[in-house]
Amino acid sequence: MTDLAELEQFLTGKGCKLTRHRRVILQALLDLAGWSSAREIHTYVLARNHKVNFSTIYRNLDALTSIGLLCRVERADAISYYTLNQASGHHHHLICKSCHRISELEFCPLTQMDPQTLQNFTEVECKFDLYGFCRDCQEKAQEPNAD
Amino acid sequence: MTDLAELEQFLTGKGCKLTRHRRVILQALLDLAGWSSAREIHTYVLARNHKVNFSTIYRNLDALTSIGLLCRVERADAISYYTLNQASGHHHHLICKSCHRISELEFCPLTQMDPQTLQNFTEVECKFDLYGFCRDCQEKAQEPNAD
DNA sequence: AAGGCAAATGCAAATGTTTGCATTTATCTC
DNA sequence: GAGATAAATGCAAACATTTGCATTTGCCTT
Ligand SMILES: [Mn+2]
Ligand SMILES: [Mn+2]
Ligand SMILES: [Zn+2]
Ligand SMILES: [Zn+2]
Repeated sequence: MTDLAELEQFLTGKGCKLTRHRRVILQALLDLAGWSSAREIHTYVLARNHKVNFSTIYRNLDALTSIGLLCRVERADAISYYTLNQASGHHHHLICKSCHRISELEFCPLTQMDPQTLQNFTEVECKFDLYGFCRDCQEKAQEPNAD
Repeated sequence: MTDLAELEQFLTGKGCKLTRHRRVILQALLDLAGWSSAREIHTYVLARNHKVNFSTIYRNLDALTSIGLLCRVERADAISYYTLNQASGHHHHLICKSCHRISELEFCPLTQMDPQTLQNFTEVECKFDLYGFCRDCQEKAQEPNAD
């Protein structure tokens, strides 16, 4: 989904109301491209002369993530970032602790687990992310003038 | 490690200073047994007539976790719980979304992954936890007077 | 025992995010 | 189009946790 009309249709198809705020938040995600924080989206929306409360941004990013329209990742600095969900299904992420670059991980540990280890838990959700230093940040660290 | 002297020795062995606050926090963890939140530990410590600042509790729980003395888990309601680390090595958890019961998971996804999927990231840390409904909470949900 | 130094602490303010509640809005039915 | 209804919103306060900075403390060396 790369155009606004398509996103809006998906939204209403999930029983969500199509508000002015939602439209401009979706447009922000399309225009900004890649990953954005709630603050970045809020700033962008305000710059477009749409007065929207910060909590509305958070509530909508949460709602859009719940219906699968967005993908949410928490960086090592504890700030959440969002992007339009390109992937088809459930997946996870590999996040750089230095530059915060985010890569997709096809792998999901839940599918590899022996059902017996789940101790009869139901509706099991998998929170899984890997944090490390990406190739670029390793090279930078080895240069003499690195910080 | 189930006694105070042993914990203190481990602490100093890691190059940490042995302060009055640290001693009483370790004693709280021993006495409370099982999992406790920062607030619960703070309350316990105050009840023992030790005036300790809340941020000191957090800083110490963090420090004790870093050196491997404590195990930290974030519940579904976003409150962190801590316990004296019984396990020998790195492991993960299975947490009930209703009663917040915490079980140990032997499984670590990082060991099951093809090194190629890590895209040359180094010092990779694995954040992995499963959230579901435990057996007791499923049964309660089926009773007529469940909430 | 005294002095020096890094680590630990108290305090207040800040962090990003969530929530309760009164009001507004989008959508459905007539 | 008017009215009903649930969802969405603005606002302020709250949440758990972290942080900056001045002060204190524990520990090492003399
Ligand atoms: Mn993704
Ligand atoms: Mn554990
Ligand atoms: Zn990087
Ligand atoms: Zn349970």
